[in-house]
Amino acid sequence: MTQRDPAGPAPLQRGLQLFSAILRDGASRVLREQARELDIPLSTAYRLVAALCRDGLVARAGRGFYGPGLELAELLRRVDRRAILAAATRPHLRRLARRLRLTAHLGVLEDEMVTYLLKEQGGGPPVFTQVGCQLEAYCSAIGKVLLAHLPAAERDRYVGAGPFVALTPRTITDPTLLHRELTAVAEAGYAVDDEEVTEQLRCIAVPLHDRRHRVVAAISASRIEAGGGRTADAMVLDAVRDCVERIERQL
Amino acid sequence: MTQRDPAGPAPLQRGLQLFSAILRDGASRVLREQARELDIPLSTAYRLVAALCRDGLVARAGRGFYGPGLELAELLRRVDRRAILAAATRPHLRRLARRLRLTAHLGVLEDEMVTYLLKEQGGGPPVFTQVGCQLEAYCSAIGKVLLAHLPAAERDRYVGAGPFVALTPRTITDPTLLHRELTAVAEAGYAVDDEEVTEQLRCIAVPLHDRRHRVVAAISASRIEAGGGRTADAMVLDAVRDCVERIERQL
DNA sequence: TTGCAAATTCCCACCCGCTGAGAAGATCAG
DNA sequence: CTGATCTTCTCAGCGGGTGGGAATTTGCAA
Repeated sequence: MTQRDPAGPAPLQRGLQLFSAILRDGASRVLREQARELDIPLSTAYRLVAALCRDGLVARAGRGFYGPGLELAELLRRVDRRAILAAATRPHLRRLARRLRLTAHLGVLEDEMVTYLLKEQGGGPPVFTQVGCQLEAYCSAIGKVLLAHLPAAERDRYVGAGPFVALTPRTITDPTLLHRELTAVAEAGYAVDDEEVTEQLRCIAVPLHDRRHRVVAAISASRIEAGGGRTADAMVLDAVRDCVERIERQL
Repeated sequence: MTQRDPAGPAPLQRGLQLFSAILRDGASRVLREQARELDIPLSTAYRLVAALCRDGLVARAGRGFYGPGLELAELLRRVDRRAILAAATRPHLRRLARRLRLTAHLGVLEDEMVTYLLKEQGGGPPVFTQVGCQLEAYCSAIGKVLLAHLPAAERDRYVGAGPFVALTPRTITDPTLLHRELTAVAEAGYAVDDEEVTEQLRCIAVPLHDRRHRVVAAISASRIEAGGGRTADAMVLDAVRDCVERIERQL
């Protein structure tokens, strides 16, 4: 359980640990305890905290208490979850799209709709989606993946709410079938949209997890083609999964 | 211009500098440039970034580009500006209130109203305010300080908008007089509310600046007493200013 | 006001581990 | 494929971080 070598410089390492602990506990614990928990000698902990304070990332909040600093709030105004996800994903998604010569998307669930955060065209016929646009969740591959990993209560509420409009003859509109589909998706770890949104559009989506293994987004690969591409599915799925794995490894 | 001694461990120091730079530039610049700017050898910069990535505070956003990490967003969901301000200020405000045996407040401007973030009673008759409550800005000491330091355009709009209701005979309700008052407050660096909100309530407020010298809040000391306390003003003002100075020194 | 307990700073010699130039390796764009 | 650039690795030397404990300061309560 000891820190392995690839941990970086010790002072930075421990300083960041302390930083995280302070943000996590939100000035509700005394420094001494946090230091003990992290195996940092008190004397050293104070030295580290002093450095953090100096940069305004941390601020004293009473005797022994430290909390997030004002400067940090300043820095974080321009940081939002979506931007982070998009930034970390873009290069990988681009590579995926190019390698497979198709279109790849990154999407999240917002207000029960799928919002597309990224779109990378790597070849093939153009797809109609646009970055920032929203699509119904129940019929798109990304949407189904995200719905499938929702907490059961939320997912059931969505399925029970409807109505589900048929965009093509293949769109799943029956709540019972949709529920079954989502269960299968959760089980399989990926979702397929086989011309359920638009004729000739076939997508495969895989969930993207954060460090705590929560599903925060999904990535899809879309091809426009007259049926029969079934054989290529396995390969595409592997490629997408590989891509997701790389992204997750970087957060 | 070299780092003085009280800067803390070098690796932490430089790591945090890099961290700040990465958050500030939002993945729009290559690491190499940021490193050069901070006088950090490239080789070392990569080592530091690796450590930051390991904790999820930073994430790779493409060849040479780094941006904020997901874990950071997670940590920062529970951080907001008001909480930070309040946390950093509370102990100082309490001490001020006790020392002066009166009531002290921390307030910010929100929607052209003053919102009280903290209230510390150190003695004397109770004051009617409550934490979280909002008060008109034009008549309270904190409000006048905050208005006085608004960008000219915003301040003029406020003054021109009105109407200003008289809460006591001493409330300033004439736009021209209010404008003059605010100018004087900006000049003097403090504001006085002499029974303009409630009879017998006399407050002195001083602005609180962040590191970039922007006014982000104000602190006031309130006394309830029949006039004549004029002589004590200087002492109270000094104490409040001293308190503000201590707070600002910690951010 | 005084006193106490806890927080915070200070000290310093030892020695660990960080440094950083450069080379080697990985990756990407065209 | 190839060049350009990012990224990782290596390594020996020495600068500076470490941390136990003492000294000092601080805040609170009686």
